[in-house]
Amino acid sequence: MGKKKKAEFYGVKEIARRANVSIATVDRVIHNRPGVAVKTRDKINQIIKELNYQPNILASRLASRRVFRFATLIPAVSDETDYWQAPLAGIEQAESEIKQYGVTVDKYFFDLNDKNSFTREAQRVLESDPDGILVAPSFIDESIPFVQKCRQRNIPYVFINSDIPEQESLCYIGPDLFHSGYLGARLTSYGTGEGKILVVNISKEIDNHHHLLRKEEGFRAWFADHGKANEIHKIDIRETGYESVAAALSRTFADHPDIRAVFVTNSRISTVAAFFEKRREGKYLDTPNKGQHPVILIGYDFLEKNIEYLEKEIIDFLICQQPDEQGYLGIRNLYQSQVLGKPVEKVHFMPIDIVARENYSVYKN
Amino acid sequence: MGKKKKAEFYGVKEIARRANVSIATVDRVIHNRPGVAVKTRDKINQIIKELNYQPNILASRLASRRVFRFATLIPAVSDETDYWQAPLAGIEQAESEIKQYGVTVDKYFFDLNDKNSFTREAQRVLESDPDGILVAPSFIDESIPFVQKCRQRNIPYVFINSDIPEQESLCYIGPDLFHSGYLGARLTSYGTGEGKILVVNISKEIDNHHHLLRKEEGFRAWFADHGKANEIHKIDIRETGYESVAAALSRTFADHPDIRAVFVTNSRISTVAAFFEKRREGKYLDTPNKGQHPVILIGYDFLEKNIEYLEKEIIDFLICQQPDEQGYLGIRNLYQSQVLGKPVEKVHFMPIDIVARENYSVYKN
DNA sequence: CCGACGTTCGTGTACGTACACGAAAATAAT
DNA sequence: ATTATTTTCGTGTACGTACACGAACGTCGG
Repeated sequence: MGKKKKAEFYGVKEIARRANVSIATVDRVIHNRPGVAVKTRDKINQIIKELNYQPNILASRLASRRVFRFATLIPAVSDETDYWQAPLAGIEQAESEIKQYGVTVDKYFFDLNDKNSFTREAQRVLESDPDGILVAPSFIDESIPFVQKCRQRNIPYVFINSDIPEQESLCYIGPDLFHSGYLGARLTSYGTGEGKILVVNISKEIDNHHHLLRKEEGFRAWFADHGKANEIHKIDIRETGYESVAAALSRTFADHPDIRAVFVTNSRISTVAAFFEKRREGKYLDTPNKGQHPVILIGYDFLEKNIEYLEKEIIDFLICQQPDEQGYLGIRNLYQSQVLGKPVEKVHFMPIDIVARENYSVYKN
Repeated sequence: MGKKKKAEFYGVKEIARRANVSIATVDRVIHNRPGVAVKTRDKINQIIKELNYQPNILASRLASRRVFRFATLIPAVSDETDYWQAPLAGIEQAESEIKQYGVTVDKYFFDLNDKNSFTREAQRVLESDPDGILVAPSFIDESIPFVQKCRQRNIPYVFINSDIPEQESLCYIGPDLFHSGYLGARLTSYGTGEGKILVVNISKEIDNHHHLLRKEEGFRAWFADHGKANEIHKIDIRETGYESVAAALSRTFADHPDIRAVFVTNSRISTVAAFFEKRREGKYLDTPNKGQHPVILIGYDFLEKNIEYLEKEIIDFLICQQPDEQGYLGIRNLYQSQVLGKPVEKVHFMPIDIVARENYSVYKN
């Protein structure tokens, strides 16, 4: 096969030749700049279409001195919010990949326990006048005025992790909470059969409680859709410390010793797991079903603390939605859209992964 | 924050200035080309290190007329081997991303039912003298002489899907078969409890039977590791048509009507599912446990045929290892290594995903 | 001492696109 | 008709790197 298969690429030069104009004119057409007669413009556009012209990004980015600056506004990582480590890693991964194409990413962080910090940092983001923003709109009320200002200034923004549908972002990248709860229910039912089930919401006042509720909805919907009549109890714990969680669980199990599975609607499952670990060791003697068949424990997020209990066979499954990929895709989409001028998907739901102790080691978070 | 944060990048020009030489000399040093005095070379290398010089890939690829040609050698897609559609899609995805950087990918296919076709196509690949090869070494005996020739000619190659560890490839990207079987066992046990289990291998003579065995090993290992004494039966079906599969299953269920779960070691699970569907509709009246509690069905691969049965609630779980990502990463790694000159991971095991009817719609294959 | 040859290095052009600048043509104003 | 103004377009240079070509210098044999 001596086929050279010389993949012929046509550039502005060829377009200019065919249109009997200079490459500068072609360039003007390509970039929608003024100063070209309508007739000429049409002719050139025609030729561009005919040749299926694909600009050489290498040359384009090289010649353009323009530097794109993106900004990210996400929760700071803390003990309470390990979760955000992953999106940050994804953002940094994307940054390292496109840095060489003249893109910088400035990162701003807010405190999930402090709405004011969001507003403050959002202000700083605006002042830096970036070419695009990646934001986790955890505080809806505070996010709306922020993105309105962005729209005024024509700064595109993408949402990750939480969506605010009416706020026409460039795109949304995040989990499908309802279906993740739905899947959680399936896993729970699959292992429990007819047994009693406990749903646990652990969140502070300030937390995005809506997230948890949406998962719970999905969870309950599954049982309804499948005509299962499992007894589903639920407790809301508004104090995230171990003691308070243990106390609540202890009380609940005293009332319902026959609970067979626990579904925790967020990553705080490790606290619940700690309770069960102690229990396994003989603590909480007042909880009657100590020593019985172990309780199935299912929750959320690939965090070190959670993996630990996965290994110890206390947590059974973790549901994850690739938080790092969320950050990665967010930046990539900004790049796609702003630098390359290509369209992006409006809504991108992340896959809903099931992590067990048998596969967590190859899970790419 | 008026910080301009002007990320200062130094280029060959600056290096040349500092070394009191021309950029051509710097270029020679960077590319390890001869014709530079040792003293000059050392000096320039020193400066390169000091400045932490990062070549501008845009300019580099633009200026270099060099075109990289990669070749892929994977099984052709057929009804029997839908699986390979996904890696091919991944390859094409990667190709479209790096095409603009002067990389072409020529695809060669062999017939999984014909070892000779592998040898023939491998020969064609060699004749095309590519700059790198992505190969699925399905036929080990035929692959070894092939990659030996590659090494002779200094053509790097990466393995996907199957590894041949001693053949020092650039890297391996593929599934961890053992652990996928291990996970399958967990899922099976989780839903079955103590029940009887059936392992089904469906493969033609020529198939890579080793793959299936490895999964089965993992499957059995899990039960051993966890001290479970489930009765595990096994059937080998060497004729892949529906009739033959149905006959074998029918016979097995006649002997063991109390089998509670079936684990199929590859994507032919749809054939097994078809059997259960018919059975549900009242066929195979000779199989005693018709109408009883449905049998749990777990197998492999995100194929349309399989998804269909997932939806119909006949298949319970599919284990997938992102075959498209395997193709994608394979090409990306060739690019990383050959074009960018960056090192790549030697072994990359794909995540082991669990696909159920509750999450398949957001699964990215 | 001269030419042949090897070593070491610099000059110059090219890659495909972006854009500043100014020229030419068309139109309007005088 | 002439000048002023606007519209339309071309020329030329730059981006950072790759590489062909040849210049300058030294070495060596005769």
